[in-house]
Amino acid sequence: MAKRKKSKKVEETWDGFSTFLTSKGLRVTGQRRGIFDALFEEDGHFTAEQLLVHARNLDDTVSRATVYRSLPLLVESGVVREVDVGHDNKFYTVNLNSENFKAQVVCLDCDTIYEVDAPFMEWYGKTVSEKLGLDVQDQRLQVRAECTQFQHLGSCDRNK
Amino acid sequence: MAKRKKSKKVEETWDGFSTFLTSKGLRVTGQRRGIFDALFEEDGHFTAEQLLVHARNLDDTVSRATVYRSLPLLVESGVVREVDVGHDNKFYTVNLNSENFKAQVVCLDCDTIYEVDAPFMEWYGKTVSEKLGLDVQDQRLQVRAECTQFQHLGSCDRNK
DNA sequence: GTGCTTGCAAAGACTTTGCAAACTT
DNA sequence: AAGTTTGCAAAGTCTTTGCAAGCAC
Repeated sequence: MAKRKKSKKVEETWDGFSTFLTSKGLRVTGQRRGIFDALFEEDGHFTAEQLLVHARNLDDTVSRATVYRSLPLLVESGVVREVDVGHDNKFYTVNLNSENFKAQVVCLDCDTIYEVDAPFMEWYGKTVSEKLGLDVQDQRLQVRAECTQFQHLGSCDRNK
Repeated sequence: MAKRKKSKKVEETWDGFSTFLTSKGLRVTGQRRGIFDALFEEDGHFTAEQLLVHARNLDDTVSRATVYRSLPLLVESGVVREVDVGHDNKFYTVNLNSENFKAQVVCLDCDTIYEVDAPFMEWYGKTVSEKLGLDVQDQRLQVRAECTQFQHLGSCDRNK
C-alpha cells in the first residue's frame, strides 16, 4: 500500500501550505517541502524526531532545528494537528480529513493512539465552558486504556 | 481563610498515605511529611517546583529531588492527581474530594484551571473504548478557552 | 539586494539518577 | 544492623535559540 506518487490531495494540501507561507511573507524552501512530504510517510501519530528521520530520507539537508521550527507553521496552517497524549513527547498527526472533534484513546499496551470522532464531547465541553464565561478554543478528550487482548493473551496484534 | 491547624481530613489523608508507604515497605520520613503538608498550602493546581517552595517553608531539608521522587508516590496512593494541561509543565492537584471524573477547563487569559465534574464524559469514553477492546484506566477532557470578560474588558477578575 | 532560513552547537527548561552519608524500622 | 532515603550535582531528554552563511523573492 505504499504511495509512490504524490496524490492529488497531497498536492492540494501543499498548495494550501505554500500559500499560507507566502501570505505570511515566509519563504517556500526545499527543507519545508521535504518536511511536508515526510508527513505522509508517517503512520498515524508521530514525534518531531520521527519526522526528522523521514524528512532526512527525502532531503538530507533537513536539520532538527528546522523540523522544530516548521511544526508550529504546519499546525498554524492546519496541515497538522498537535495531539497531546499527556505523558511523553508531543505527538502530531496529519490533518487531512475532518474538522470533527476527536478523542484520543491511547492503548497503554499497544502504544497505539486511536482517534475517535466525538462530536458530542465538543458540544458538552462548549456548554460547560460557556457557563463559565469562556470561549472555547480547543478541547481534547484523552482516554488511557489497557488492551484486553494483551491482558488475556500476553500480546496484541495491534502491537507495532 | 487560612488554615491554622491541620484539619481532621488532612490527618486522615496522612494516615492513609503513611499506611500506603508502610505497606510498600517504604519509610515514613520527615521530608515526606513536609511535602505532604505542603500540598495543602497549594491553591488549586501546582507544579513540582511550587510544591518544592512550599515544602521548604515547612522543612528546609527538602530537596527538589525528593519532591520529584515523592510525587509519583502521592499519585499512586491517590492523595494527589496528575492534571495534564497539555503544554507547559505537569500540574498536580490534591485529590481530597471525589472519585468523579473531572474535566479541566483552562482559561488562556486567566491561566486558571477549572475542574468541572463531567460524569457523562466518563461514560462516553468508556463506551467508546470498550468497543475497541480496551479497558479504560483513566481519561481526561481538557478544554482550552478564552475568557470573554478578558476579551471585552482587557482584564479579568479571576486573574491571579 | 533584502531579509527570511538554515545548520550547528550551545543553551534552556524540566526531570531523573548515581553516590555516599543519614535515617527509619 | 539492614535496607530505604536523602541532598547534591551531574546527566538526560526534549526543545529552543544565537549566529554567520545561504537562499528565496
